[in-house]
Amino acid sequence: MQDYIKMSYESEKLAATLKAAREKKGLSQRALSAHAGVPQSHISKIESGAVNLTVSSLTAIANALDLELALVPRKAAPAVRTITRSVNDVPKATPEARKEIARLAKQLEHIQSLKIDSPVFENLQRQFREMRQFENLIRNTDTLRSIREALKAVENAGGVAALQEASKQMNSFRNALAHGIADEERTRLPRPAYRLDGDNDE
Amino acid sequence: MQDYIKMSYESEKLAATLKAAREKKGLSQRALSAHAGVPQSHISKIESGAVNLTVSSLTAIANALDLELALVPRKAAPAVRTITRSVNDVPKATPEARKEIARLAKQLEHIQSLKIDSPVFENLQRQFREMRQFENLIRNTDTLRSIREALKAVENAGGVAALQEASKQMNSFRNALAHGIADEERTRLPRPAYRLDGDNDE
DNA sequence: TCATATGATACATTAAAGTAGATCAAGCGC
DNA sequence: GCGCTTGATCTACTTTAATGTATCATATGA
Repeated sequence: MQDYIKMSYESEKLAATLKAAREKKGLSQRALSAHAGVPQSHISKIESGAVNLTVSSLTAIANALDLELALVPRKAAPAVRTITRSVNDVPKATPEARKEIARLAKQLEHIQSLKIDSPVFENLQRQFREMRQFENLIRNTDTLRSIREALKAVENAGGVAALQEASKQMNSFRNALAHGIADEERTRLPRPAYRLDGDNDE
Repeated sequence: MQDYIKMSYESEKLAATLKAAREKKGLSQRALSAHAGVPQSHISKIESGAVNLTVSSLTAIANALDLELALVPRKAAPAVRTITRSVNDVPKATPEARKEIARLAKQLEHIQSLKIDSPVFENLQRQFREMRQFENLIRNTDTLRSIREALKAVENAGGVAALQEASKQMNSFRNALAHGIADEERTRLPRPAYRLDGDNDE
């Protein structure tokens, strides 16, 4: 039942990179399959490191993920990693957070379709947008879930009262994140983090 | 009789990159084969773009050539190309210079096989290595030829005296090259680029 | 509860990558 | 001329990547 997963460190990293890139783009294996022209079943095998893929498969998938295959001199590899990181490390929210945010967005969309047109709702939407700037800092989705719960009442009985409750929670959540970022990042980033000029490392 | 060379632009570039890297390191396909654990016949096919190689082959060969396989985000690709170029574009020595250097290397190898074990010889080898750092600056191979001539005497009569003569020439040749580079690069490099002093007598 | 989308697996088939080994012509050193 | 190395090419064989199609369990949504 086990596959004979034989993977070098390299190919293991490769598989992880591809999977991460796909998830970052929010594509399912089937969606990627359609875009890259490679069967979903094969993508699954590739991501699990079960196959030693060919360059043609690799480039097909990589291109569909806006990645480029490169052979970089070892001496340049650290610099390349730094650059890649600097492009990639727009830190990403956790899957749970993203999922919960997606739900919330959907919920808000739904409410908008109800044409409530309250300034309270507009305020809530703005708070939501602002909160999303810090979505990568979310460690706990309880508050988001709570907000969504509160919003459910909008349709039933609550009305504007429910909106106000949600807005209040959203506001404090956003502020908590915003302060969090200031505190957490201040210690880590005394200076601009990346310097791409003058890369003399050795 | 023609192979059906089907190559995408990507794989074509890949093949060219591998071949260029191999030649740059002065390896024959067989030598690379030994290093990478891939048959010479297969390397030939790969370099001609006749196969759609697997990641395992690619990494085996790439690693033997001090290259690293990387998936870089499209957005970062131009920067990566620039860095790679800056590392790669150490200008190339002339064919004559490379040929003469190859001869010299062979000669030194031969002498080593004679188990002379003289500190003079060790010194000569180091000077040779250092000289090679500037091989791209060689415009004239007379001195190299002269050194090789001097070394021929080691086997016959000369012995250590011949080694010393060769070492002396090698030293001054290396320094000439190093100073040459200093002059040329001084405008580009704010600080002293190379310091080779502190060798033997001068 | 029912429907849907997900990723993982299964299976049979085909195409081709990879290996091992030998040979070949061209080029160069001796 | 002779020997050696080069890269290219061939043969025969084994392994496996890749495809196409289908199924499955599991979440999540309606």
